[in-house]
Amino acid sequence: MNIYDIAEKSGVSVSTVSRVINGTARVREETKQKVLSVIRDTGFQPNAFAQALNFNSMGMIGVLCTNFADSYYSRVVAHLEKHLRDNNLNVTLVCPGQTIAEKKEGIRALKAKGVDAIVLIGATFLELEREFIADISATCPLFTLSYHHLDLPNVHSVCCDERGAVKDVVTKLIAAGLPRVLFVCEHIQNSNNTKYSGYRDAYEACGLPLPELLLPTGCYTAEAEPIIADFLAANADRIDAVLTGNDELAAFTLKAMHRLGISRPVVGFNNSLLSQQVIPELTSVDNRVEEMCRLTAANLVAKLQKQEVPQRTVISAELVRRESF
Amino acid sequence: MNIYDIAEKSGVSVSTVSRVINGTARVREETKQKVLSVIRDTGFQPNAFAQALNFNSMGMIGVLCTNFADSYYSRVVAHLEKHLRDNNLNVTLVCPGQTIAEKKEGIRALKAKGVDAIVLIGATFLELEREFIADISATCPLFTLSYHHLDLPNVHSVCCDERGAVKDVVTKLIAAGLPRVLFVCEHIQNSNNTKYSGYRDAYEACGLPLPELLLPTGCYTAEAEPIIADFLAANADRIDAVLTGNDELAAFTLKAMHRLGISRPVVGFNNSLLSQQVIPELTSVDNRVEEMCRLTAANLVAKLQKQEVPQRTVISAELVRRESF
DNA sequence: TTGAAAGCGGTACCAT
DNA sequence: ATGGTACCGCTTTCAA
Repeated sequence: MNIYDIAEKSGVSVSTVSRVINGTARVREETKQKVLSVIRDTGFQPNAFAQALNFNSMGMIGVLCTNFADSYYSRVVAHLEKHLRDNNLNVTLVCPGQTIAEKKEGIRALKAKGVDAIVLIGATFLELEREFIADISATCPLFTLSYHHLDLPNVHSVCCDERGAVKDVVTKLIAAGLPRVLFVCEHIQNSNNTKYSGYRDAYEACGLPLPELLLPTGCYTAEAEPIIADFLAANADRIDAVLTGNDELAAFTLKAMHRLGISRPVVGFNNSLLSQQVIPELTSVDNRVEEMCRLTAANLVAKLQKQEVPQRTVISAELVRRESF
Repeated sequence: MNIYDIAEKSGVSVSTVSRVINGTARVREETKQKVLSVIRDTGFQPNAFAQALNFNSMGMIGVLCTNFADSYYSRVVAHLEKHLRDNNLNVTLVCPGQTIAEKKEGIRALKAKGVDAIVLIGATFLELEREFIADISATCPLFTLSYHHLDLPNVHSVCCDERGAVKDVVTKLIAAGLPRVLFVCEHIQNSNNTKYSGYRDAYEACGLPLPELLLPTGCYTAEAEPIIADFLAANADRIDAVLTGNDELAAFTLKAMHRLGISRPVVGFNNSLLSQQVIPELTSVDNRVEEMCRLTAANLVAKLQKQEVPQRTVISAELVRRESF
């Protein structure tokens, strides 16, 4: 069943059928109704590939998400998908491995599929060569959604000011008489590096020396618990409070403290559902995922419509206070 | 830049270029190398839409996932995407709302985009009219990944025997001297209905009357905590143990019990990361997501290669014991 | 308002 | 082994 069949059954030419389908030109009402009724009767749907070949677009957006198992990122994808679909855009999801080669391969694959734009979730792009990104963005607009900006033509970023947020919360901890804050993260890279900068900012702003309280677990979050427990056991007496790079690490921290019979204020990151599922409920930094997704989608849609789009959009994070601090 | 440009630069015809690209026929080595070098130099990539129009395929699989916030489902998507990509298939993800209309719209949209097959994650399909499913599957193979089977041509299911798993675990609880098991779920529908059947099976097999201990919270998991807490407060003295439809509900149950100063064995469902993040660690029924995804992808790939594929594939669940029981 | 026909960028059959 | 060309299904320009 193709447009020729419809044309024949309707007693008109394919041009007219195409016009009816796309509403690209005036068609006599009577003719139009006839064609529409044939389309309804036959259940005809235009071939998406032929349309794509003509329009040079499938209305498909590539989304790259390296860490999908992490509920934080799946939330991002879910919100993004919703906002894009509201604009008639579909999402092709690629979750490559963590290596640079895999990520590059994933981005190339997306481009090869002819996506209209690519969204990079998280700070993936920071590890890729500038040249590679520039090469991709030369022909395919790139949108990043993270805490960091990349200054290249045709790449647009929505950032959450995590550095500022960490500075604020650490300052609050210090002001609350808890000057020795332990920062727990997986690796001191990317996002965590930025958070740690905010941590240092706070001590500098308060005129205090930086405490030597940094714990990069060096492993996946899921495996971090014993490492955190050991560290806390050995250093409990010189830790006033704990800040973690994500809520999962904060949950493990709470658990480890519970086992050790100690108690310290803990602040997590991402304000995920988990923060309400643990005891005590977790105070957490909310980087406002939904708002970032909304802005990214809006930028993307505007870009596809050839509008001017800011290269950089920054929003601030928000501390959600619960029981743990 | 298209195949004609490459042909011209290489001094051959487009047919030859196409042969080199697709390896569909013998080409003299020398010619081949010349063409390949031109392709490399120019960075040429065949137009995905034109290829799709010819092959009537983009190598795209539609994945429908209604409940994404739930980390259980995002795990499914992640595993599925990996296994499909390993077979050169990409994933178009649609996360529609929970209403039937939205789900149908999502499935239609996927089909309209020309996906090679559609995977329905969860029991979504049970609410849709058989006729609708049959209409879709008439021209697009459907794969379901859940606890339930659907007997229609061109639809294939991978199921985890959750009913049997629940029967087993409830039987174990009864045998452990805990005959009054409360079952907590969102609604007594779909998956939960099946689980509850397993629950009844257990009592029947043990020759015990069914206790009136069913708590459908009637709300989203995230909002369930107070409801669980109230129920436990009012009924603690007639509850020996708790079984929940997912780990999140189990976490809230543990939390509520902690607040109430009571303690009962609790068994969750899905064996998610959360089960290791709470205190006490959660005993949970593992429905072996990764295995289900592997099987689904394998079936799907076989189907696209026109091989015979079983309509129904069943695997058993596994109880992962931790501290909570 | 409508139709004919030339693309869009490939693939593959049929010659040579 | 290679080239010419019809064709995939649709859109759009040009003419009528």
